[in-house]
Amino acid sequence: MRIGLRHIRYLIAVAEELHFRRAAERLGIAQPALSRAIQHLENELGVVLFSRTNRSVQITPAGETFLASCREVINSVETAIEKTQLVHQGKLGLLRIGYTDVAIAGKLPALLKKFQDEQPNIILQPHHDVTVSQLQKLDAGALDVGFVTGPINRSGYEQCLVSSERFVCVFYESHPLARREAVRLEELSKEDFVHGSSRDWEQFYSYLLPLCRRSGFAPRIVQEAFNTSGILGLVSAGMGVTILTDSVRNSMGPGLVVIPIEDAAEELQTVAFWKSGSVEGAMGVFSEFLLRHELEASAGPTDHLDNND
Amino acid sequence: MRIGLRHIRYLIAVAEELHFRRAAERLGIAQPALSRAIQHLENELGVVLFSRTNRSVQITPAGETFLASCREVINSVETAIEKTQLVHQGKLGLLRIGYTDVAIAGKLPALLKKFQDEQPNIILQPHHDVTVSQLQKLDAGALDVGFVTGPINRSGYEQCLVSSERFVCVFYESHPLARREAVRLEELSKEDFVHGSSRDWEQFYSYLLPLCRRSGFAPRIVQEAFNTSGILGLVSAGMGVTILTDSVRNSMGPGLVVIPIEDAAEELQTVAFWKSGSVEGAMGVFSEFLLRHELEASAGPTDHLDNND
DNA sequence: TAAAAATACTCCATAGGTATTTTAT
DNA sequence: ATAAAATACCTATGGAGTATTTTTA
Repeated sequence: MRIGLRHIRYLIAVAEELHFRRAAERLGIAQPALSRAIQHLENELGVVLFSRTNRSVQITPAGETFLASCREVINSVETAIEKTQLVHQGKLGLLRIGYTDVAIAGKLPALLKKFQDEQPNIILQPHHDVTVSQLQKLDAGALDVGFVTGPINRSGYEQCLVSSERFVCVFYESHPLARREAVRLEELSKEDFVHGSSRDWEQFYSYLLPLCRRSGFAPRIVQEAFNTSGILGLVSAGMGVTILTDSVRNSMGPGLVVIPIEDAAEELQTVAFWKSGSVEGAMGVFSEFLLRHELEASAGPTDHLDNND
Repeated sequence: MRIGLRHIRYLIAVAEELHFRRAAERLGIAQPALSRAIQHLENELGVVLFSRTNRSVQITPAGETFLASCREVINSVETAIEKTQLVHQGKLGLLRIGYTDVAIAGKLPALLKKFQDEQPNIILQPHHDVTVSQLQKLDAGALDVGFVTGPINRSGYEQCLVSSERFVCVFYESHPLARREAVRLEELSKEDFVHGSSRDWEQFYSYLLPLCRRSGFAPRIVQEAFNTSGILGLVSAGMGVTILTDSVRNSMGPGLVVIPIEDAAEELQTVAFWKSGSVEGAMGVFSEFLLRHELEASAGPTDHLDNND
């Protein structure tokens, strides 16, 4: 026979009552059962925990030592259970969140802040990463959810629309088209283009290039950069123009002009993307939150989330 | 059904093996028993701890949380058992030790140091106190052992001789008898005496006064002090003489002279005194130590313990 | 004598074993 | 087809109950 939590609970009761009958009552068992349990515990330990005559029960120094530890153990077990249940309910935990340049420039920060306010005990751990790499990490279980350029066509996953933004053209100030109200795609066919690096921006261009092709040209790429701010830097230096999405207005530097594109009705969507079947835990709570805040139609405005606070 | 240490041990095994059959093997039980135990645990918690298909077992975040706590719990229980056993064996613990002025002036410090060296994990807590008060505290369980003036005649207790010292007379330097090799008791019959306060020194005088009475006088007390250094102070101030024991030589101040008493063969004994039946715990180890170092005959020399270090 | 713990015995709940089924790769 | 977990069913250990004895204040 081995020591169990039962013994520990019984010991605490006897130590607190110093009276086997009363302690047994408190525990909801009969006195002989308690006497035997304590005897078993003492045999197992090889230690006398109580010095008992028929008139009085006293705890020994060894019993006192054990008692103190027993209280700690019972406490640990109880808090362990509570913590575990909170994690299960998704009120406590960690979310590893991937995001792209486009996503973070849009409404994602406000969305995460809102969620953090609702669930202060969930730690949000953001990881800047491009779409394809995020998808790999989701597969590997290294990420809980990705905010990626979508929609993605892949089974075993769920997604929901977070934002949908029009494509816009970014010029340097002295560019001939920089004063226009709007441009059409075909007007850009002879321009020099600054692009994101082909490996990392694969997903973005898989949505953009078909539009250009439809207007009869493929962008002539003269420079590549790794991220949005790099692209904008090269544009402001007059190396060329670029096409990004509307939320680029939030990261504008000096010497840059954003002009809408008349004939590009298609929008670039950012979706939240996560393994299906996560109804429990932090990801369950987060997915429920995401679906609750899913962008209404595909033609919603590109400004920030409605803040009620 | 309630959660027990069994569940916790099983959970750790499964979490470490991530394989029910292997975990069951390690635990020395059959696989179905383990499967059911984990299911019971999950039902009891209301939490899924492992996501298992027939080909793979994975721990959930909630399971991970519980696992960490479970490891702590098992650790606490194990160290609790070890500590408790050490206390039981008397290798760890606390000893509340009473001592008198006479005891501490003699060989008690060396004795305690020797014991402390043997048992570094026992905390020695010394309490300066007079004999009668120590006896009360021993009764009340507020003290584990007393070093008192004895022997004591009381049932339910054990005692062992720690030191036996001759009575000596202490004079101030200018006293007529201060140059003598030795004195006889009757020579002191007309002297002024400085005594310890009657309440606190009760035990001491119960051994000394019969000697004086035998020599045909009762000391004429002119001053009382609370402790040895107080008595010596008054003697050195010329207020009177006093009778103490040989170890007073260790606490002599200037202007004082110690002269042996020829005709007082009886010695004052200091005994260790403790409740009988303490074979376990720190007091068991200490009583064994005390008996091992018990003063040989009643006429042993009054100098310090033989130090082998 | 009374009050409390220990002992004797009986019973049953449940932990655990064996055989089998289900399921996913 | 195979390997692994789950299920079904049975067994037996040991935890708990009732009645009784022992002990000491």
